Amino acid sequence: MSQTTGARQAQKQLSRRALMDAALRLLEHQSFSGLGMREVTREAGMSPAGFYRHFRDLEDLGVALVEEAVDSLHAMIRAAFAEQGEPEGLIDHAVQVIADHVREHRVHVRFIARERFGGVRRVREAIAAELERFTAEVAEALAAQPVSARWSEADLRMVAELYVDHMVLTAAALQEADAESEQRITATARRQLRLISVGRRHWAVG
Amino acid sequence: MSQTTGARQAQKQLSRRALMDAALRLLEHQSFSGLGMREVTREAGMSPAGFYRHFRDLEDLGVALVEEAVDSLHAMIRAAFAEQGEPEGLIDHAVQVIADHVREHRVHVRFIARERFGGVRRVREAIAAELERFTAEVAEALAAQPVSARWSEADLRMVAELYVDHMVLTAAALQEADAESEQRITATARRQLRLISVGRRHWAVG
DNA sequence: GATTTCGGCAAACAGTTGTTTACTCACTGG
DNA sequence: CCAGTGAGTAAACAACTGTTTGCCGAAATC
Repeated sequence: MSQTTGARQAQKQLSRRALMDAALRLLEHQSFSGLGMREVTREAGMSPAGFYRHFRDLEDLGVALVEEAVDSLHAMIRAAFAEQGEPEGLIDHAVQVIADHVREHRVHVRFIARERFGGVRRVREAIAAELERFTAEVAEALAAQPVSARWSEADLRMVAELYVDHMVLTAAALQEADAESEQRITATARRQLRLISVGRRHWAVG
Repeated sequence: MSQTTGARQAQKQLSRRALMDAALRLLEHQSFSGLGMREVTREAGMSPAGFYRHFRDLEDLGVALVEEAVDSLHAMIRAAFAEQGEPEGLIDHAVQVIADHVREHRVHVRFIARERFGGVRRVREAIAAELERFTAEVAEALAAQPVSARWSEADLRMVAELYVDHMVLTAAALQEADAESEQRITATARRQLRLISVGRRHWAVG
């Protein structure tokens, strides 16, 4: 870390946070490609020129948001896989972890869901790259499970992609749902995961 | 249809098309919430004020685009389910239909993928409503298949949602892929559908 | 304690935004 | 053939956009 000294750097990063939080707040009601940088600085209580002390562009800020959002996602997936046990319990646990995560990081989840196929190239590619790392991690975890002991690498990846897509989609659905829809969504997600699980058990490996 | 007379109405709808096409062209590189209406009229070669002869606001145009895009999707799914035969062939056929559809309606597919979780409420809700109709249609088609003869309504819907989500996601991936990635994506999609198919065959109904 | 560094601000810049106004003028219905 | 309808226009509007400039003052360095 290239810290010059304490108080200066600390205040700077506080302002940086203020900008990112302001952007996240604004992104609840619009997409990233519709965001203005005067809008962001205004929301953050900062003058327009101040923005350039922290980011070259708005896109720069977007990429920073992606990294932050996916960091918390990574922490989540590790938690979901940590708890080992019978497969059935693992599914319930994973869905619960997702629901908790969405409740705690709603704005981040919304951002990822919204911009995954959004209109800003650099942001979209940043998300794709992070989800790729993510998928690789899941594939590795799957390889360790007895169910998929003798599976080919390609098939492991295929299932990993299915899981990651399903997780992101479930998170996206939860993020814009009220309390009562949440029940319905998680219940469906559990059954879908169970269906996939059944498919895995009877997959003709080779 | 409330046609007053020929040439007048015909020219009007031509201009309307020009506006919608201009919007679709612009939406390749940005999201809907970042679209400007002067931008659209400029691209369409029309004066800004002329826009109001066709739409109350940009959101109106967005909803019109959703309906148009989903209409072509509906035609596609019917084609995919029309060809009956052994299940394996049905999967290959369905994926092929999707790939063809994306190649022919790239801009529409991009629009739906991008705005499904996008920043404009009315558009997002319009897409959700159409995909809901869509899911219901798939659930009905599934009920007719021997594999899911004695399944509950809830389980049929659960699988239908899985299929629709998977289809939209596959289409979204194809839409931004080059020719060589297309092979990889369709191959993965086929295997994933096959896995789900295996799951359905061994599902403990009840 | 003097000097440099640098985060943040106010002001100004040329362009752009959505919307309204009054206007043309080809097509329409009688 | 003639009055009326209505799609499209040009011009003007205040408000807003991203970016640059010079400056201030507090923190950091010596």
